[in-house]
Amino acid sequence: MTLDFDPIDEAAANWRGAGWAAVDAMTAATSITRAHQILSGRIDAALAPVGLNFSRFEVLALLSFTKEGELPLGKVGDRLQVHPASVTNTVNRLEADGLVARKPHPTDRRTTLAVLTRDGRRRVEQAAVALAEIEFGVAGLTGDGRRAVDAAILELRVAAGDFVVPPSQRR
Amino acid sequence: MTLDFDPIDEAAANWRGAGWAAVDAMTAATSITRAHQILSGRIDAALAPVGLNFSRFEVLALLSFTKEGELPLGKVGDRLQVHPASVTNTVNRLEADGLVARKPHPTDRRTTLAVLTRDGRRRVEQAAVALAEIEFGVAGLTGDGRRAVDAAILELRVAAGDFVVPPSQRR
DNA sequence: TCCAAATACTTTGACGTCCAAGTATTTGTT
DNA sequence: AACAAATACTTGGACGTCAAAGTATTTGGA
Repeated sequence: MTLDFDPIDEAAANWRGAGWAAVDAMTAATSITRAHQILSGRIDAALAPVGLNFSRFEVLALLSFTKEGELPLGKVGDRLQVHPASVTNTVNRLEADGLVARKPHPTDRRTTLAVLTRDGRRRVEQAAVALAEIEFGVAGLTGDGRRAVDAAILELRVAAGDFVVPPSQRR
Repeated sequence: MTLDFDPIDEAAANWRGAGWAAVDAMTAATSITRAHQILSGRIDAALAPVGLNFSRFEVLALLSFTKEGELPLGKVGDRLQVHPASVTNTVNRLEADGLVARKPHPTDRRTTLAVLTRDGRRRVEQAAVALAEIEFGVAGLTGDGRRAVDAAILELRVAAGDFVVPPSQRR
């Protein structure tokens, strides 16, 4: 069912024809949306044999980078920019799979820590290899394309207030 | 809770530190994922007052571009690259809202047509205005950035087999 | 002509995400 | 010290997506 025309191009032409505004913004948004579909499909397919999906992998990876392999759930959400409820859900699943354990915070009893288990650490290594093999789904994007995407999206993320750039350091 | 560092940069540094491969691919994939989060958040917020979400809007827009304002559900799925079950679900909702009607195909009884109603046509116009106002969520992306993103993602889409480029026409 | 295979859509179920509301605990003020 | 407000997480509900299986119909050979 592969199309013999570019659906985004087609859409742009239609929008122009209908006299609708912001056509170039529309194509950019649609491109990004479609790119995301492609990537997440490829990534989840690569992770499935390892028994993970991308969200769960991200949590494990984040934990694996910390000194103790543990982090409060709230921090996890902040770093990965996901809703607290999603963190709860993801960690539930990881816990059920024995890849992470919940542990009370030593001083703040409101807080729960997610701790990487031995299995979790092993699993995240496997997953990292699997993802590297498929180049995170961006096969088809050249080095230049990747840099262009990174740079352009950096503007978008800064404009969205993802983080504040300390005046000292700019790429 | 705005961070004072770029979480993607941070992640890249961590990956390098862990000796994991394909770091640049990872950052590209993460950038695109995050861009999609930002866009879809903004777009859905802009559409909510109009009573739509992006999927439903896309279906209405697609129908509005056809001569008769109607299309088989299967075609809708092909164009928008979504799963048949999602089309069914989306059209159910649009039908419940009176923006679309189902109609049997005149000659092929397997096929169902989605037909834009008067209300549907009015609604999609409102939505197009609302989306143009927020520039489809890509405010923060300059013209250059948009073109760069489009071009880079075009490679990705072609590589993913979204469509075949007839040798005659390349942008 | 007949029938297996393909096509078109729907249904069901597993997941995932977010929002809003609820519980527990800590913080900051008065 | 007391208590309202903030913080941290969980729960429940609304939606969305996809995969797999089911039903109906059409197509393409034998």
